[in-house]
This record gives sequence, structure tokens and C-alpha cells, in this order.
Amino acid sequence: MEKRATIKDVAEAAGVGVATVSRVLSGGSASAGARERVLAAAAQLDYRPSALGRNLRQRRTGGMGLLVPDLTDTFYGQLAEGVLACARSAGEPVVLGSTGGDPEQEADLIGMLLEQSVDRLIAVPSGDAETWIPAIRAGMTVIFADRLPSQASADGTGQSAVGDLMALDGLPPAPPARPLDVPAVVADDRAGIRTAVRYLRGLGHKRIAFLGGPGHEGRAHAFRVAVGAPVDEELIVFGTGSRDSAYAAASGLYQSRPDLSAVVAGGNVLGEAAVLAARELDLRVPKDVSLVMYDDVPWAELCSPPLTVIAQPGRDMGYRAAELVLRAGTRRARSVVLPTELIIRGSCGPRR
Amino acid sequence: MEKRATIKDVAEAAGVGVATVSRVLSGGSASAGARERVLAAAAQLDYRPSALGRNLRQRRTGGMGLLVPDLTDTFYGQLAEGVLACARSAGEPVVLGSTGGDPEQEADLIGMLLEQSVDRLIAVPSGDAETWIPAIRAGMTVIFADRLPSQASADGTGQSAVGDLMALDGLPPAPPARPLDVPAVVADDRAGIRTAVRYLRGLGHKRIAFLGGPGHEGRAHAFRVAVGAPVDEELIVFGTGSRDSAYAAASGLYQSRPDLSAVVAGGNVLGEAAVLAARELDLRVPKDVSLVMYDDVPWAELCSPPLTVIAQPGRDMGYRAAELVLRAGTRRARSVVLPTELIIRGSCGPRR
DNA sequence: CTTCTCCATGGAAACGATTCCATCATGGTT
DNA sequence: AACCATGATGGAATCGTTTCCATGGAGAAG
Repeated sequence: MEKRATIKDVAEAAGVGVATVSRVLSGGSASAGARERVLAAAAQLDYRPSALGRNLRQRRTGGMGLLVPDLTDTFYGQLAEGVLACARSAGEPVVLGSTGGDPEQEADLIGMLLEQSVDRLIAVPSGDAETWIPAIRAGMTVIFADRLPSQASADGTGQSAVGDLMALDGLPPAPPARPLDVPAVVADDRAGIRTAVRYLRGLGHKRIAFLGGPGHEGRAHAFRVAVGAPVDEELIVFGTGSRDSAYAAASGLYQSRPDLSAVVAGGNVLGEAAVLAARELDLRVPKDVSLVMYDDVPWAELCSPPLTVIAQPGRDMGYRAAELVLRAGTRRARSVVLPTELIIRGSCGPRR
Repeated sequence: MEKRATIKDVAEAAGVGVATVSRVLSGGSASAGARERVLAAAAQLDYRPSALGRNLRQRRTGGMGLLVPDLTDTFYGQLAEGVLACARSAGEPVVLGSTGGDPEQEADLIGMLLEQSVDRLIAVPSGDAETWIPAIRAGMTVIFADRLPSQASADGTGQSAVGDLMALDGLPPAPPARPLDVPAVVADDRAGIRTAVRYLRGLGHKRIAFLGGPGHEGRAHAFRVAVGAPVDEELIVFGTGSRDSAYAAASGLYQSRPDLSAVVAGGNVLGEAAVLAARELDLRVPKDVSLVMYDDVPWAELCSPPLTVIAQPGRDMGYRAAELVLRAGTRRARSVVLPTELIIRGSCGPRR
């Protein structure tokens, strides 16, 4: 438990001033002799600059914050791994928070990060645009990942918040109430859902349901677009985030609409619930009901039948977001849309 | 992007000195009048003390570090959620690192945390005892979770490092080379494995294999103890951590020893590999081979047949570890052993 | 009335780095 | 030889907080 050497100790040992030590260590100009002596002294004393002093002086903490809804969800685990990989190679620390999908906890965690002067943040947002205004106004560089905050707008469609992403499909962009100017790294949900729906249609399915969770408004919207008018709103149901609630939603869906023949699950937790509920109700997959699930998690292959999924690159998503948030400041970050891929396994069959 | 109010601003607005503000806000003594004015001014200015200044002054960063091998592994996701839940309720930040099971990366991350002056750390260790000496010597409060570092001792048995835990089963404790005095929160692997082996024996199985990954030396040891002499060392195989390597290990095991009739997988990634490899080789579970897997992950139930598992409370483990690391300093932390539970589903049957 | 104690109070030091700025040496140019 | 430009150098200021310490005032005890 010996105390660490400070820059002052190094300066003394090298016979130079602290300013010179700082310059040598952070790449400023110094004479060859001084540089050599400083380096030797630093090595000798096993000196490591304290992030504390530096942070205070620059009034900012290095590294980045990361806010996800739930680490138990394999997809967010993948995303976090991507962020951590990028951060590690940059030598930057990552402060992690799990929001449980609760806007209130999210707001608390943002407050905590502000207190720590963490000024870069990657978030899978749970709260609406309002929640994010304090962070933006405090000067944080925010990058959204996986999804955008739902707009707390009057029309109540749960439209996404970033204008330029809405225009992707030639759709009339939502009237921008006051879009957050926050770059995002997301999967191409529109294409992913469209491909899945077309695939199911090709198998003869007419009544296709969408089973979503919190934050899946964008995917639900993409689903509406993909099935086209008239949309049967009863076939679009939402759980609240917990596995129980997802199960209840799935079970309720099967029972209230026995005429449905296919389900698109908006996330792997929902997919899990859809399988479980089907089994409980003696619905066979894919004979009685076909299933496509968002997220290609390792266990999708273990199911029987193995699940057909819409794969999105969780790890890449995290990595790219981390790159963006680290580069920001240098260059104005631009949003990124990552491709999805329909991986056909065994959970979809022709309409019964 | 307005700059935040500092304690000086509050002092000025309240007409008191900075010392008084600090005392009021951190629970020191102050007159009612002063307290009231300070509180009012702080609220008025939306003052939040900067963690930067405080950290520098106390020469330590609040919160804690958390090091896990891989967030993609659901079990570590659960553990992390537990840590985060505890940290959140204490208002403390968590700095996360993912080691990939690599001692070198682990050492790097420890260095990074030291640089940040994070002096409390919860870790699922990958490196051996040597790796941890620098952290301990720097005065970090370390709590191990899920496992203990393998002892880099001469006897090469991969014995665990904490003496008092080794004595649980009345076994001659390994000659303590120089045990780390680090408290740990672990599952009762010995009992868990013993129960699983007895269960399999009860079903008539004679040749039971153990499939482990990095860090599962303790479980392998418990397995040796449970099966009793003579131990068929060929039936104990290890993967190196990646899913591919786990798969290769499982596949190799099945092929080299077609006489085995049951497998105990030391973790959920290994279990996944065991299922996949069995399917590939046309071994039916549980008809041809019975399987017990460590970790009760949500998808264990989705498999067909649903997997019989040794459940260990990942979330609790994380929560308890976080409690311990936060309380340390107040009280010398004591190790905790959490119970495991054999959950019988459908992946074990009578010996063919 | 004096003296002693106790508490509230605010100024200032400390924490460990970065960075501004004044100083000094060096070498080249006129 | 005088002058200037350039670059290295170290002292000191700075960041925002906590905490030490000296001061002063009020109340109690003599």
C-alpha cells in the first residue's frame, strides 16, 4: 500500500521542472537530454500519471458512459462488448449503467454521469426526447445506439426522433416537433422487418402479428409499413420489458387471435416469450405458427426448431458507436445505419 | 452548454464561505440559518458538486470497477446486473471492463483502473494469483466473484487460492503457496457438482465427462472429488473460452470417448457447445447422452429437451459482491458461498 | 464581571495534473 | 560585436472540492 509517485517526484528525480515532465510525457517539445532523463526517472519510479489531476484540470473525465436497458439481454451484451473493445483499444474507461428500460432510472444515471463529468455517452435510450435535453444542454456528446428515443410528440405515433433517418423509406417524415440533433448507430429496421414480412408472405401467411417490447416502436412502425394498409392493430402488441410481461403479451396474443399464423418478435426476449407461450398453448412451431425473431443470439440455433432470425450486428453497433463518440469533437458525427440479415432456419413454414 | 455552478458560486449566493457550503452539503454541522440559505442557493443555482474536485482531494475515485470475462455470456450479464443494481442504489458509478478471459488484458485493465484511482474492484479473475498482486499492493479493495484465481503454484493442480474455501469438503487443503487474502463471493461448486454427479449416477451413468472452460479448474477439481478415485482424466476436457473452441472440445470428447454416457458442462457456453456438437454427431439428448449444464440461463428451458441445470444465483452474486466491496473499509469483508440448485428438466435420462 | 468552553465560521492549504508566461541560452544574421 | 529569433525551461496559476486551523462570539460557570 505504498503511495504512488507524482509528477513532482519524477521532476525531482530527473532534475527538471514539473512542466518539462508533463511536456515529455504528453508529447510536447523537449530537448533530447531532458526527455531521456524524464523517461528514465518515470520508469525508475514506476510513475503513472493520475487521471484525477488531469481530469480536474481539463474539467472533463476521459472515457465514456454506456447506458443499456438490460445486460441480461444477450443483444445488449453483444453491444456492450463492442463498445468495450473499442474503448479498450483506446485505453479509455467505460462507465456502465443499466436502466432497466425505465426512463426515471435513465434520468438518474444521466445525472450521475454528469456529476462525474463524463462528457461522452453511448445510450440505448429508454426515455423520450425530453429526457435527453438535460444531457445535451450540459454539453455531453451523445450517441444513440440500437434505437432512437420515441418522440414525445402530440401525434402519438411514437415516431423516431432523428429526421434524416425517417426519410429512408420515402415515407413522409414525421412533423419534426423538435428533433434531437443526436447521431445514432442503428440497424436498418425497416429493411429487416420488410424482408421478414415478405418472406412470411411468400410462405402464404396473411395474418402476421408483431410482438414488441419497450423501445420497439420504430420496429412496430416499420412493421405497419411493411404489411401495408389496412393494418390490423390488434395484431400489434407490446410487453413492458420484463420476461413475465413479454410472456403474458405473447400468450394473450395467441389466445385473442387464434387466426394468426405468424409472429414477428421485435427482440430476443420477446422471441423467447413467443416460443414459451406457444409451447404452453400446444401450438407447434412452425406447423401452427411461424416465428421470426429479431436478434441472432447464440441460442437461436439451439431451439427446436432452430429459430429463423433477423440478425443485426450488435458488436459492430457498439464498436461503431464508440468510434463515433471518441471521434466527435474532431468531426461532427454522422448517423450510421447497419444492415440486417434474414437468417432462415426452421421456425417458419407454410401457412397451415 | 452553460457552465455548471461551482461551490464558490453557491457560497457567494448564500453569503457564506465555501467551507460552510461544503459542510452543509456533506452533513457537517452548521447553524440553521446558514444551512437554509445554502440549501436555497444550491437549489436556485441547480448546483451539483463535481466529483472531479472531490476525487482529487480525497485521492480516490468513488464507485467501483467490474471485470468480467465476457458480457456475451448470459451468466456474466446476470452478475453485472446484480453489481449495477447495488451500485445504483448507492449512487455509485461502475467502471466496466471485459477481459475476454485473457490475463494480459486483465492486467491492462487493472492498470487502467489504477490510473483512474478506482480503489474498489469486483472481478471474475482470469489471470493467476500473480496477476493480482499489483492491484492488492496498490491498496485496492478487491472482491472476487464466481471463481478464484488459479494458483500459479508448483504442483500445477490449478488449486484455488483462498484457503478457507478449500477446506469446505474436508479435503486436504492445497499447500498454500502464498494465498491471496481476498474475499470472494462464489457458488458452492463442490455441492453443485456433487449433486449433479450423484443424480447422474442414480440414473445409472458410469462414464461421466466434464467439459470446462477457462476458470473452471475449481469445478473440475470438484468433479474429480465427486466421481472419486480412480479418475479417468481423459473424460475431463477444456475449451479455451471461445465458442468455437468449446465446440471443438465437446466434439472431440464425444468422438474420442464414444463410451461416455453423460456430460457435465462447467458453464453455459460449454453447455451450448455440448448440445450443438451432440446434434452434429447425431447423438440424441438424453437418449444417447445425458447433459447437465452449469448456469440456469433463460434459454435452457427453450432447448429441446429443456436442459437440466445447476443453477447458481448470478444476480445475487453480483449484488453481494458489490455490497461487500462498498462495506469494506468499515468492516473486514468475509467470503460468501452461495447455494446452488439442481433444476431437473429433460436433458438427462437413464444410461442407454 | 471575568474566564472558560464550545461551536459556527471563513480563509487558505492541499490534492496532481496541465498550461500560460516570463526567462534564459543558443545560434545565426547583419 | 550587437541584435534578434527560436526553442527549451521552470515557476506559478488553475481546476473544484474537502479539511485544517485560527478567529470570534455567545453562553455557562465561577
